[in-house]
Amino acid sequence: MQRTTGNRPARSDRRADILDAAIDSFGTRGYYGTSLQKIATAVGLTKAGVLHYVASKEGLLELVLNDIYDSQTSHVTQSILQLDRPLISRYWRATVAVNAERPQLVHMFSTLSAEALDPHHPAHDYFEQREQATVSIALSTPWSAPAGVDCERLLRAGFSMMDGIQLRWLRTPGKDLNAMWADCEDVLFPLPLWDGYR
Amino acid sequence: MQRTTGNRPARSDRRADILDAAIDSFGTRGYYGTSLQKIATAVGLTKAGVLHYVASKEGLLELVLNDIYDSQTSHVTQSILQLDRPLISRYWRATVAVNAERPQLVHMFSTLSAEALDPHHPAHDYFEQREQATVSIALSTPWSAPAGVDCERLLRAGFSMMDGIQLRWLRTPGKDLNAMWADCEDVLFPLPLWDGYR
DNA sequence: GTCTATAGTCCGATAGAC
DNA sequence: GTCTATCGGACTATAGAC
Repeated sequence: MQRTTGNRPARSDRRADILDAAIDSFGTRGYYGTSLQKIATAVGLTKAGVLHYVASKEGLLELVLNDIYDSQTSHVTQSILQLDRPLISRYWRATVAVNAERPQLVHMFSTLSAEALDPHHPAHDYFEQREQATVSIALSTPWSAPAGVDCERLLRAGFSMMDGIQLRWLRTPGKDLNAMWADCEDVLFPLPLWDGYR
Repeated sequence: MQRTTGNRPARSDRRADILDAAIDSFGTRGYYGTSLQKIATAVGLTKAGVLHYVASKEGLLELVLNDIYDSQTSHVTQSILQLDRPLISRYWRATVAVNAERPQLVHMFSTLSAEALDPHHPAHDYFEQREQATVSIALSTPWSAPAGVDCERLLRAGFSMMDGIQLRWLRTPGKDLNAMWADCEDVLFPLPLWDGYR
């Protein structure tokens, strides 16, 4: 019911097409390497046509980042965090499982988060805040873990490992991210100690 | 003795200046976002002047990557690998210690390795081969480790973690990479088990 | 070894017709 | 909502003077 109103014939959703093309281009060429012309060509418009939807190149970037954050990141992980007995391993496994189904999105985030290390990058603040939010949520969760485990160290180490393993996954198209992460779990949660906690 | 021959007065080494400027620009803007014009301005030349040294933009990229690989990566790690009783933790600690002194280089490698996920990127093959070489060398080393440890899993997981921790280090200028890695070591080599092996 | 000049292409963005 | 046309500028690279 939220499709085009009135009696207009079914046609592609331009806005969604533009966002998809932008995700692709930001991932493969980065923000600076992306041109509105290429995106326009990809969706069958002219530059002016694209600018009608996104106002500017920075506007396109913000649109992509905000849309993604709102629709994807939150609700899957939140459901894990609110369990009676939240497990770090389950939390990460769920995150990885979601990412395994969205390689293009992971690709874009990997490329942009490296490019945005520079403080002048238009997405620099976004990635800084995102990292901070992710860590503070994880640190304030009452994890169920074996006695003596330093959860903060483990969380920071594990998030780092996830970034690296996703890069390797994207570099070798054939591999299964979930399987790669399963191997990582054996390192992060060694089994005599973590028996019953994963 | 390998400075400028003859009686020419001491002056800046143009080639080295160009490489330094290129490392900076490839790191902050990526390959596609880098222009020869900016590099030329940074070193006090014109575009044509820079092209005299590097032939082309791709030539500049190859120059930077090859120079780095030859001069930095090899000899520090090799000395560790050839010890009587090679320890994974010592190998990684040495690598991290070198990187901690070269943030701009780490920055460039982080940015380019994400950008080069795309098979069409001019550095794609370089990073693929580099990864393969690093892993195969590590896997063929007779590591000294506690019984029952799966070294291959540990190595792949640890290399991934190093990538991620270096990204976080670059994002927060104040932090000490060696200290951050020390925390990671506690996760990778948990202490009852790895006592005497790190 | 470094310059000027220029070719040829592409960029982001705007104005305005339909 | 999408177009054409256009602006001002940046880009890589080459040719040739000095």
